[in-house]
Amino acid sequence: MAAPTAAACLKACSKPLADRPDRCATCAVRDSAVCAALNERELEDLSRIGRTRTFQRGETIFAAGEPSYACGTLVSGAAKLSAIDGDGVERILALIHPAGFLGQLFTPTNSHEIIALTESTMCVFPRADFERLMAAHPALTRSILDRTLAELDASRALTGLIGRRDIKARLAGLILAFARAAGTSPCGIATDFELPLSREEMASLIGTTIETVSRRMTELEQAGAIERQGLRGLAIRDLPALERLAT
Amino acid sequence: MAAPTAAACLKACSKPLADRPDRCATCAVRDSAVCAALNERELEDLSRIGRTRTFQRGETIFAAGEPSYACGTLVSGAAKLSAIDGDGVERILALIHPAGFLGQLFTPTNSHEIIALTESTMCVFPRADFERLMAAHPALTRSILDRTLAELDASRALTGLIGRRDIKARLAGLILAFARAAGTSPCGIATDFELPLSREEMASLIGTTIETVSRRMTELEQAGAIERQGLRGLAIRDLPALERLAT
DNA sequence: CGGCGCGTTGACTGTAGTCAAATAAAGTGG
DNA sequence: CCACTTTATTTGACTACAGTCAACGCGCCG
Repeated sequence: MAAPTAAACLKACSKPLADRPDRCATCAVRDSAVCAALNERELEDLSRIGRTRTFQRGETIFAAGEPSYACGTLVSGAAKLSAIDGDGVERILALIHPAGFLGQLFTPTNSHEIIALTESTMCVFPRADFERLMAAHPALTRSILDRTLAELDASRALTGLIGRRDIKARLAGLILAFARAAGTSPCGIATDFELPLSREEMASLIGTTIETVSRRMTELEQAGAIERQGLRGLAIRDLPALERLAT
Repeated sequence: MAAPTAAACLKACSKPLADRPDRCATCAVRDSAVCAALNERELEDLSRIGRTRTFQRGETIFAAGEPSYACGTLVSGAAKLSAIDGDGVERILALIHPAGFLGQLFTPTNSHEIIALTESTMCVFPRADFERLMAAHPALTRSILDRTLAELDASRALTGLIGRRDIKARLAGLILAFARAAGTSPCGIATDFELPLSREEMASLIGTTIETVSRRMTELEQAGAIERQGLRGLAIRDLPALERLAT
C-alpha cells in the first residue's frame, strides 16, 4: 500500500497551513498561483487542507509510476519534470517555476518524475480533497484551467526552442528563458543569475550532449554575449546579440 | 474591424447545428470531444450556438495575431498548429486530431496559425458565447480542462520526441505517432496509412531539413521497417524494428 | 509539350557526437 | 586546515551525422 504510507510521510514532514498565523497572506505566489482567483471562503477551504513542505536540491517530489496522492503549488525554488526512458536516460520535458502547479490530477499514477532543482518549498494538498474542492468551487477548476493553459503555452514555447536546428540558437534561447525566469518583475530580465540546471540537465533539455553545451557556451562567451561566473553563475553582457543568436 | 467581419464570414460559410435533424447524435467525436461529458440540457445549450464548417487542405482556420472570435472541435480531418518566426519560417508546434479543440480561450488574439492538413470539418462556436456557457456549466469547464490536460500531455510527448539526438529516432517516433493516430481503435496502430504531412512539414516538426527526412526515410525503408507507397502512402513492415529505432 | 511543385539523390562542408584527457570545484577524512 | 577523493566542467582529436547547394525524377496542370 504505497498511498497511505506516502500520505503518512507527507503528514510527518510537512506543516499544516492552518497552523500558520498568517495563513496565505504573506505567500510569495499569492497573486499568481491557482489560489489567486479564489474568494475568501474558497481560500479558507483550501488552506484548511494545505500543508507546506520543503524539498532539498535533487530530492524527488513525485516519482513516475507512483500513485498520485498529492498535488500543489511550487512556492519557491524550481523543479524539473522529466521522463526516464528505457535505458535509464533522463529526458527533461519541462521546468517548473514558483506559482507552477505540481502533480497530476484525475489520473491514478504520476507519469513523470518531478525533482527539485534547488531547495524548494511547496504548498501541498491531498489530491482527493483538492479534487473534491474543485468540484465544489468552479472558480478553482477555472484557476487550474488557466494554469494548465499557461503550462501548455510554455510547453509549446519549449517545442519551438528545441526544434531549432543549430545548438547555439537553442542554447541562447535557453539562457534567455532562464534570464526571464530569474527576473523579478514579470517582464523584467535578469542580467546576473545562477543557472538552475547542470550542464547535463541543459543538454537533456535541449537535446544535445554536455560537451556541446560546454563548447557553445564558450563560443557565446567569446562572442561577448555572456560571461560565465563560476560553475553556475552567468551574466548577460550583450542582450541584443544573445537575442539575435537565439533566432 | 476584423472581428465582426470574421464573424459574418463564419455565418456565411457554415451551417447551424440546430438545423440538422440529428443534432449531435451521429457526430463522429461525440464520445471523445469536449461535449462528451455534458448532459442533455448542456448539450442542447451548446448545440444552439454551434455551426459546422468544412475547410480545404491548406486553408487557414485561425491566423496568428487575429482576434480570437471563435473556437470549437475538430470533427474530422487534421490540422497543424504552427508559429511563423521572424524570417517567415514555419515551425509546427502541434498536430490536432479529431476531437481536438481549436482556438484560444480567454485571450484577445490567437497566437498561432491553425491550418487544415486535409479536408476537415469543424464544429464552431462563437468564443464569447462559449465562454459564457463555460461559466454557466461547470461540466463544460471541466471538459475543457480534461482536453487541455490531454494536449499538454501530447505536447510533452512531442518534446520528448524531438529532443532525441539522432534524426532517425525522431523520424521513427513520428511515423509511429502517425500510425497510432491513423489507427481506428484507441490503442490500435494502423499499418497502412497516408502521411498527414509533407516532407517539409515533417522536417519542421522534428527540427531538421527536407533532405534529411528523405534520406532517413530511405534508410528506414532499406532496413525493412517501412515501405513508401507513392508520395504520402506508408506501410509499416516491421513494427518492432521501427519501435527499436525510435528509442 | 513545358513549367511547376514535390520528393529523392549526390557531392561537399560544417557541426555535433564520441572517446579520452586535463582542469576546476566540491566534498571527505585525517 | 590540509591532502585526497569524487564530481562537474572544459578542452582536444577524431568520426559520424546533418546541413547546404545542386541536379534529377516524377506526377500534375496549363
